[in-house]
Amino acid sequence: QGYRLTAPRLRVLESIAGRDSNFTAEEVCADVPGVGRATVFRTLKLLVERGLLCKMILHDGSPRYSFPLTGHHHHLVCVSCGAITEFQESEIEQLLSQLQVSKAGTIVGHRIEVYVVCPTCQVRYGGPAKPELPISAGTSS
Amino acid sequence: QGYRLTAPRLRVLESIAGRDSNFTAEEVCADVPGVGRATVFRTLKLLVERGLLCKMILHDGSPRYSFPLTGHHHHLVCVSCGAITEFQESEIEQLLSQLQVSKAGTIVGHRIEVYVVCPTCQVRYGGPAKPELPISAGTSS
DNA sequence: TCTTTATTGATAACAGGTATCAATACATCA
DNA sequence: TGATGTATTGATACCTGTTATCAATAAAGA
Repeated sequence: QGYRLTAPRLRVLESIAGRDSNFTAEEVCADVPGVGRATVFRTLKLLVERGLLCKMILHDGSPRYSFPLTGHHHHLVCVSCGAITEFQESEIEQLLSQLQVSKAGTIVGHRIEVYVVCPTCQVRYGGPAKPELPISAGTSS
Repeated sequence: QGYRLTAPRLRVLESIAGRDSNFTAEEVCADVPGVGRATVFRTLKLLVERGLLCKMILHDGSPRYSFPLTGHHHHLVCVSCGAITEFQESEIEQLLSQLQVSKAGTIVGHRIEVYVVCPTCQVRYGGPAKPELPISAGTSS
């Protein structure tokens, strides 16, 4: 398909294959000495473009990679431990598509991330989470 | 409230007051010569934290600022001209809150951005937009 | 006015990522 | 198998957006 299966790409694939969800590009770089930084980023980008890898954005704006377990989905990201789980909510997609009918224009994509304190972390810190500062301080998502 | 109303902050406020939605921090920096870069970023951050300014993320990951016109809302961003409009969809919030009841944990925030080709741009390019490449190529948002 | 403390700006650093470009190596074709 | 074209590599430099540092400054209350 115009793509070549090269040694550096295999190294990157090996590195990320055994990972939990939620890893950074830097972590991959550190794990494949001898493979150039640019090549790591190029490979990750390629995988994301082909749908073989997810790139999501944490609440603070920093990027993380994870493997998609299901088809089209969104992410629940624990702001405490970083654990990522997926969810699907077809109704959300339907609601969004209704926007299209009105004045929005043609929807070409969307980004939905939900930030949570996961059950494990709730237990760890005792009782339901009460963030010191409302993490969603602003008026927009 | 522990905050001081300083000349540099006023300069930044003046600069962004007359802006359309969708401006960058760099644009503000360029518009307030004499005010340090760090101060511009600090001021923008302060405004975002206080809910007086929105920071959103474009489809390519780059950040943009805009003024919130309404209360809690989400953004429709035109991938062609960059125009930003707001929308509110209380049903989406409700759906998300239902996740909380199940296994997700406690929701502490979320991020929703919808990328569109706005009506104006559709007209400009003739007919409904048909992105060359599916912009949402991956399996996640 | 004095004093405290937030704030500034210059600088350097950082994270995450991309452009450049000569050198290399894959995969196909003969 | 071997030549060839082109995708890919890695080193480097650069970029955007942003934060840490820290001495110097300036609000704002006493």
